[in-house]
Amino acid sequence: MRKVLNEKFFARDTLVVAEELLGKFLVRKCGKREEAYLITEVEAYDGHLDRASHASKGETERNKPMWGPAGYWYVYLVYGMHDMLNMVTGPRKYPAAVLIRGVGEFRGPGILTKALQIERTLNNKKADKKTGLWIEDRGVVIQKKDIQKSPRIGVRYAGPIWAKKPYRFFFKV
DNA sequence: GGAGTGATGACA
DNA sequence: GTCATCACTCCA
Repeated sequence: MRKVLNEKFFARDTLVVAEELLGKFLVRKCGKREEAYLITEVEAYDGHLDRASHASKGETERNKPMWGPAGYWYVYLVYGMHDMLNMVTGPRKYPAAVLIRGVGEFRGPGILTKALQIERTLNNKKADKKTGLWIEDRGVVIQKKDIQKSPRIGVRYAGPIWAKKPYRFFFKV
C-alpha cells in the first residue's frame, strides 16, 4: 500500500494529524534517486493562541504559509544555521503546522533537513511528487501504546502553560 | 554550559 | 536605519 497524503489528510485537527504522522514515510526525490524515511518524531503548533507558535505574533511575511491550505511545506531558518521542516495543517485561515523532528536514522530537525537537502526553496510549496518532497502512507501502523508524548523542545519562552503542553509525539523504542 | 550564525520582526 | 530574539547543534 502506497498512498500519497494530501490536503484532505492534513486539514484535520493538528494534534490528530501530528500523532498519525508517526509511522508515515517522508519521501525525498533528488534527480532520479527516491528515498523514503520513516517519521519517528513530530511536534504540533496549533493556532494563534499557542504562544510557542510563530503564529502567535499574527500573520507576517515569514509565517504566511501557516494560514494557507494544509498539505504545504513551511520551511524557515532558525539560529542563522538550521532549516526547519513543517507541514501546514488544519483548515485554511487557521494557522497551524507540524514540525518534523526526526525521520529514519536522523535525530533532530536541523540534522534531517541537512541530510535530505531540504532548503527554504521548498517553503510554501505543495507536498507532492512534483515538488520532490511528500508524505506517504505505506501501511505501517504504530500502536497507541508505543506512542510517547512530552512537552515541546526549545520553547521555554512560551510561558508555563504553552511550554508544558504535551505536543511532542515520538515512538517508544 | 556556551558559542556560532543570520533572517526576521519591532520600533524609530 | 538599529536591535533583540530565535521551533538548533556541537563541543567542552
